[in-house]
Amino acid sequence: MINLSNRNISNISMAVVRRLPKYHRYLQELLEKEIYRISSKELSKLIGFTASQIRQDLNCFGGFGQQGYGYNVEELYQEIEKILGLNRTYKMIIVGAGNLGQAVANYTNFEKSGYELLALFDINPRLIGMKIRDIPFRDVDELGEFTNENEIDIVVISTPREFAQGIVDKLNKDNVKGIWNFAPTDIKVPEHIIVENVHLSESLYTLSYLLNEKHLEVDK
Amino acid sequence: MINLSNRNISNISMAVVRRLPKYHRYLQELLEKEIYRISSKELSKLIGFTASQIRQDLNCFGGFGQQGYGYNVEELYQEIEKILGLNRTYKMIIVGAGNLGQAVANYTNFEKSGYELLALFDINPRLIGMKIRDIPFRDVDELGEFTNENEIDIVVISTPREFAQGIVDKLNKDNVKGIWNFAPTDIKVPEHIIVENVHLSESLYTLSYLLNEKHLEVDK
DNA sequence: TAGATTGTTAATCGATTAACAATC
DNA sequence: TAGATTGTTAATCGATTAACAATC
Repeated sequence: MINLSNRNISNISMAVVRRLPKYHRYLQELLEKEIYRISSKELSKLIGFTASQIRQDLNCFGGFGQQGYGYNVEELYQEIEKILGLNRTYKMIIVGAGNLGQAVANYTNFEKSGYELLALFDINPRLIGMKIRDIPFRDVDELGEFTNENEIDIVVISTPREFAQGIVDKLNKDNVKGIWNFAPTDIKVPEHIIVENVHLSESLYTLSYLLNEKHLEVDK
Repeated sequence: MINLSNRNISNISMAVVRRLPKYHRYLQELLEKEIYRISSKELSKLIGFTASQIRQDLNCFGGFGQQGYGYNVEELYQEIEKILGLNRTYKMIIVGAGNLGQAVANYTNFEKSGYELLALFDINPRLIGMKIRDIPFRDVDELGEFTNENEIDIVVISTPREFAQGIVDKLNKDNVKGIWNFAPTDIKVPEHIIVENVHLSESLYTLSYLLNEKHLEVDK
């Protein structure tokens, strides 16, 4: 099975793409501090990538800097917004309205950034009919119908592992562009759907590995 | 600033380390299906890495296979458990008991895997004194004292961005081994503390990039 | 034994870093 | 102009893949 979250249609490597949000964040912080000009060398000190890498990364998308001057923070920030696609809105639904699903629903920064939550789906009958900030909880049985009638940019899957593939199978695939998968499993989707995984347990296990690394060394 | 989550004391590359949890998960699934033997070629078809890569990865830690036979699933699973450090327990606290903190607290699989949650800390006075599954909510002001008196393997930071560094600064650094950071910011820690970041917004922005990639291509 | 599959070395591929001419 | 810093090419480094001898 291909890891779809690492599929990349253009010639930009995923290594570069995954650094873009970090540029975005640091540039935003610079703007908040009213710093309007920065060189790759200064940015390097802040962000921890080499100056050379920063210039290489940015030049994948265009020559945003100026020799002898550096980069205009505001301009570069706007460019990266465009590259990341943060200058548009995304219609989103959340399937699985437990703590994790609700955490995503309540993360208001996402809403501010243009991610419009249309509905939360769950199997729990006590939730169905209720609302979070005017967003209705719906029965997961309505998921097929809902995706027949609405184009969805991002389906968040925050159900337990064993339901994840079943949820995918219920979706009208023609009306779904991407899946943000929090279930600790790999899901199978048609080629045109983009999957981005957040595997929390993999992250925790990696941390555990690193906590024991010294010890592993001694054992050798 | 150095990205500490990619620091690696031994000679094993982080690329390999981050694949280990996936091996762990697929081997667990094989055991559940009562499959007790597998070749790198078969595993490759399941997991999506090349057979060559699988053999290379595993050989970083030892020769767990047998020529002409393949790998004993149970044995390999146990080895990877040991390598990841999942054969011990970890004392954990959660700082920031919003939806995300509670999602981590309620993810019972972590408890089953040996992650012992000692307490949740928050500033919300309505929470303090309450309990989740016998685990007390405490006032974040007690965090310094608590880490003076208890050795903590993993501090989960699930506060809003602006509080994250302040939380780190309150910790007794000698008694904390690692930080699992969900706050959308990079934190500064002493060298001996391992940080693993889960930056949800970076993941969402990467997904957004990929959703627009075709369009970016057309624009060129 | 013959077939299968590992462990491991060598080759390739891709990503990062270094260097420097171009130019503001 | 002189100094600074980019954009970009070339060199290096590291990770992945291929190949195959070893061996179960």
